[in-house]
Amino acid sequence: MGRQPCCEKVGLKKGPWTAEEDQKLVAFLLSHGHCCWRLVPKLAGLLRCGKSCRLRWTNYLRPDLKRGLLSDDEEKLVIDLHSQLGNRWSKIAARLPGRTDNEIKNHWNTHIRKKLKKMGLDPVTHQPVAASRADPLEDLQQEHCDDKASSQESAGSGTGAGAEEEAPTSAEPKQGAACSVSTASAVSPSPCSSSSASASASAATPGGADVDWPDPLDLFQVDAIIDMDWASILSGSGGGGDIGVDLFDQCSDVGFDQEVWM
DNA sequence: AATAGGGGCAACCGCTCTACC
DNA sequence: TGGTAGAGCGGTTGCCCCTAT
Repeated sequence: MGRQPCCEKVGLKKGPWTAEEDQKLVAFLLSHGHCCWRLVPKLAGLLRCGKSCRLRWTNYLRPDLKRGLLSDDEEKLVIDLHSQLGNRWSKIAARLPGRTDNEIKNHWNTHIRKKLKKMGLDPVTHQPVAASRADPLEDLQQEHCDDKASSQESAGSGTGAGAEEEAPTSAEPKQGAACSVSTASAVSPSPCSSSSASASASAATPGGADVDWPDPLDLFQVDAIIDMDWASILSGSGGGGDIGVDLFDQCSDVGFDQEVWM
């Protein structure tokens, strides 16, 4: 008995988000928060699945996101946590403020795994690999097996195999946290560096053109929020400090709790 | 200058977990 | 207690950009 789809898929848009969609979603979430994700797209006037909205917000639009490459310290922490937790990306992300599980997962798969292999470490077990293989073909086969093994491992671990001890952190916001504006357990500010902002722009606008936001919102400029250097703003060192304060004030005006951003 | 290939990242899919009735 | 719905998580896919030829 299959489950009902999370939402009506018919007529829903898929693929990259446009600047306009981003604007609608951010505007809606900032002014209303979300009661349940399923309703968000309807209320925000989006032809998207609620799940898609949640993902977009969590992985991309949340203003407390740090963008850009992981620092050395963060990378070390990820490796360390991965050795303890395995592919529990959300738990790992919970220890890295401003980072998302998706981001960490991608970084792991594209950078850290290679790095560890170069260092002669097995990215799955974090143990030194036997340096006995000289056949590159065998290496490739092994790599393929590694991938399979790691997915199997994680699939297995999902069902309880392996270290299932709960990461002692994380006010993991489960459902009880609904109706807050952001349930992110990540607590630190920062966000889109200009480079990521342009990356986002290209993601959002398939042509790669600069984001050209439509009319500003009544309350505030959403693009300003997204592109803002939150780290600087919140540390008081950035050029946009006043704007940040303004925005926070305006957020408060609409009942938005600054705490969840900090 | 044009093209092919690879890498990186955003987004989707499908499954599991949890809360509620 | 079992069923259902919603949310979250991890794996995978596909597209875009960059680099090498």
